[in-house]
Amino acid sequence: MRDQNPAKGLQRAELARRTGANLETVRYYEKVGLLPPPPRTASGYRSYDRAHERRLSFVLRARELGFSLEEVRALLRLVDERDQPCAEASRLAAAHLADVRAKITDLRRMEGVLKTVVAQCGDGTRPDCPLIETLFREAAVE
Amino acid sequence: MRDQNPAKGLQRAELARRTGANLETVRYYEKVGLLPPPPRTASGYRSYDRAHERRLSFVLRARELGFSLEEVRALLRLVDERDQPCAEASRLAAAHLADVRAKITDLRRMEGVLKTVVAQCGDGTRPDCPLIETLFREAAVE
DNA sequence: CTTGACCCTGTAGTCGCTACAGACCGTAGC
DNA sequence: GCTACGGTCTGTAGCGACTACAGGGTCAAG
Repeated sequence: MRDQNPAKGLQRAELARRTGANLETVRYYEKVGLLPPPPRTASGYRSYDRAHERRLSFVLRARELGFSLEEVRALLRLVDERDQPCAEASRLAAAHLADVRAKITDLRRMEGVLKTVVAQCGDGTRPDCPLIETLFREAAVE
Repeated sequence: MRDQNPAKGLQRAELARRTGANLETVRYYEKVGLLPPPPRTASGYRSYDRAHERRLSFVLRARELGFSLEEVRALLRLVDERDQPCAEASRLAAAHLADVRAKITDLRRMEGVLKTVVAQCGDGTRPDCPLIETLFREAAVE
């Protein structure tokens, strides 16, 4: 290991490992402005600190909750500006919750149809395949 | 209307309208080989028939069930080759059903967390925002 | 002083579309 | 015939959120 004196100067790979992010993802987040560009060593290597790690973890957790990068950006602005973030944050979360629920509804519809056709297909020895017939015959959906 | 003699020579826009597809999507499907290139008029305009319409509807319905274009391609091969498609089709559908269920599981996890934080945020007058604290403090997920 | 592991940058690819730009065609009105 | 307006044609670039190189620089150990 190169330089891992405590509390200063994480390299990108170390930051990625500690946060569970992919190396390239960290680079990407920096490129699109979600992470501030860290200071560099004399030879140009990035040197991250705890604040970067905290911020990256924030982004990753927001992503795990399905927030888009645009939404994450908005959340980070709320964090940085530190006014009364809760009302706006709550609004964002509620809107996103509605998105998530809409997606669940969509997927459940798909699940229902698929479950039915898989059951109808059985062991697959039928000459007329229920899946294929379904796709040809009717609107698969209402 | 240009030429809409019955059962022959749909133009692309008509095909799109009849199937509910977006015009550009039809073009895209042709480009990536999901739809066969139709015959052309003397001046180079596409002329679709009922078989194209049927095939496009098949693709669109499969997409509504969440199949990827690769999967749709595989389904179309089964249709075209007409051996014993049901076993393989059923396998594809079952695999896709598992994908769909995995996505539902993921989304439900997100929904649960979001529901909780939105409830905690209440009317948004709290000084410490539960959403932001959640994203900073703990792994938002198990 | 070489080897090998890491870091740097930039670019291209993924999926499933969507949206142009710029050229052609075809019909209706005058 | 002439023009205007819509439709069609092609190719290319953009989206979101990464992911995967290529081709170079740097650093420490042997």
